[in-house]
Amino acid sequence: MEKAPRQIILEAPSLEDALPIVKSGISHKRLVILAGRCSVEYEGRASSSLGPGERLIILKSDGSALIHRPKDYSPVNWQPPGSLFQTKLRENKLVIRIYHRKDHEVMEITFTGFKLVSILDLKDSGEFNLYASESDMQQAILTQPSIIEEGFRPITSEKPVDPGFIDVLGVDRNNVLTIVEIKRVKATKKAVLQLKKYMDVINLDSNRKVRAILVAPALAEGAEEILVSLGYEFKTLSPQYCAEILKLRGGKRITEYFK
Amino acid sequence: MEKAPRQIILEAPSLEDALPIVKSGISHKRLVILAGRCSVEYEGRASSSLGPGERLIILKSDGSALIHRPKDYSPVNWQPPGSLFQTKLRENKLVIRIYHRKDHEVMEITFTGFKLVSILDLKDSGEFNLYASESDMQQAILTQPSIIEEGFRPITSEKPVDPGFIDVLGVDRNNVLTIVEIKRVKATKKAVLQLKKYMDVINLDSNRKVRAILVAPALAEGAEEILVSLGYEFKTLSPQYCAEILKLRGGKRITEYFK
DNA sequence: TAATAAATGTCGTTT
DNA sequence: AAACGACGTTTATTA
Repeated sequence: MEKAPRQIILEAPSLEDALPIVKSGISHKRLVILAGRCSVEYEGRASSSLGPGERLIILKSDGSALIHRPKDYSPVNWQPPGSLFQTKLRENKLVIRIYHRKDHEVMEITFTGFKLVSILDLKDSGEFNLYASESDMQQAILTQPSIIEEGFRPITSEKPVDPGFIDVLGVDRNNVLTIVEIKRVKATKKAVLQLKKYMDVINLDSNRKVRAILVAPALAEGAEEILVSLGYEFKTLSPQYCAEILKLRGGKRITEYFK
Repeated sequence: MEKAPRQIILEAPSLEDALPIVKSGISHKRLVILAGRCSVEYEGRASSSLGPGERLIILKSDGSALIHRPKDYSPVNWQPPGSLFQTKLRENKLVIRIYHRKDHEVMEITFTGFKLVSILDLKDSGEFNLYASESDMQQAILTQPSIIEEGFRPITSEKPVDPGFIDVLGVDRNNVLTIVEIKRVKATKKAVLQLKKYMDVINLDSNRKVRAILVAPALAEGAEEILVSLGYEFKTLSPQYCAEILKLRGGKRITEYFK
């Protein structure tokens, strides 16, 4: 059995010294972290050219690659998982060619010097959970429909209709059919138009009155205009509050079981 | 004058050894690169919880933060530029608190061990240029309108109308008003409906015939149906080809100047 | 600051 | 594989 390789950390190695280390790191599917002076060319869905400068490069074992400048949240260049990495010396420069066959994309990083070369093995099986998503809001409405309004009763959720899926379909206290569209952020024109698409379909199918309620933490200026002109309604509801409801419900479930 | 600090690279330092290094790196606005076992809590627009595991953490001098797992393109947790970093030991763990006041967001990374701690200064003034964007497509159509069709003449671009902006407005060889909507990726239903919005507005204003042309590298299945039913047209055009046209035009400009 | 649309968007789900 | 919508979307532009 092959012994577990130790991690490698090199400060400012020469290109010649870095080459076998990077090659080995890539071929053994380890995490490659590079910092150094480089330029980058990209050709694929779009094209880009990045002049010389010092950046941080991350090559992951799943074939994803990130090139980060010293500022900004998003990488200046990148490739999604599934890329192949090739490394070689060319004209006294170390070139990493990143090739995504499926997407027909190529990226080439040309290094003229390194500040850091590191090969690590990160073991990560930690669980990740996200709360207060749109689906959390939908769940909260289904488990406690009164947060929309007193007497609201959901019939179905994610009902498929021609243009997409109606988030929640129900009836109000007067048995009037009600379409609910949920947004986890401030609702824009787009959300209103999405709701309109569903209403158009529902109105074709039935002649009875239908209510449309847009549910979101806030409503944009231009969105309100259209909403009002269409006769739709708005209900303020934050994803955080919905997450709270689900948390409480989760705790209550056992007592309810014994009712 | 303060002397330029040298970069720091530590392999598997203790939490106690790492603390002053990380603190100093943050306060001196240098790039902080950490690899180690940690867990992450996030609270803001949403909330999330990430159990223990080994990750790569990047703290940039503009106050952006990235937490990368060993796989995937996108960070599992992050904060945009403008965040504040606080570091301290708590119950034998090193805690980095990342606080974004403007967005009311907090993220907390709790380290139980490090594999790598590095503080770097990256100098990067390289120029970045992106080609084959939607605006490149628009430029290409304006400089060489025949790529839409023979005889097409643009009148205006980015014309503001009620719902937004018409990408290109022009007339065809028969002087018929023509609306052009550009997409740099395969056009979906959404693009057709966007074009319809513009058409609805234009049709209100005038009674004369108007043509609607959707320009994109490809047309989605469902999109074609609607397009045909609305009597709109489709023209295949790739952003890469548009970038080529602009490159040629750019090279030609001098000769044209002497014509 | 708010609104609006593009993005090498990415990511997941469903057909 | 294609289509479709959510995303802690992010980012840029404009009113």
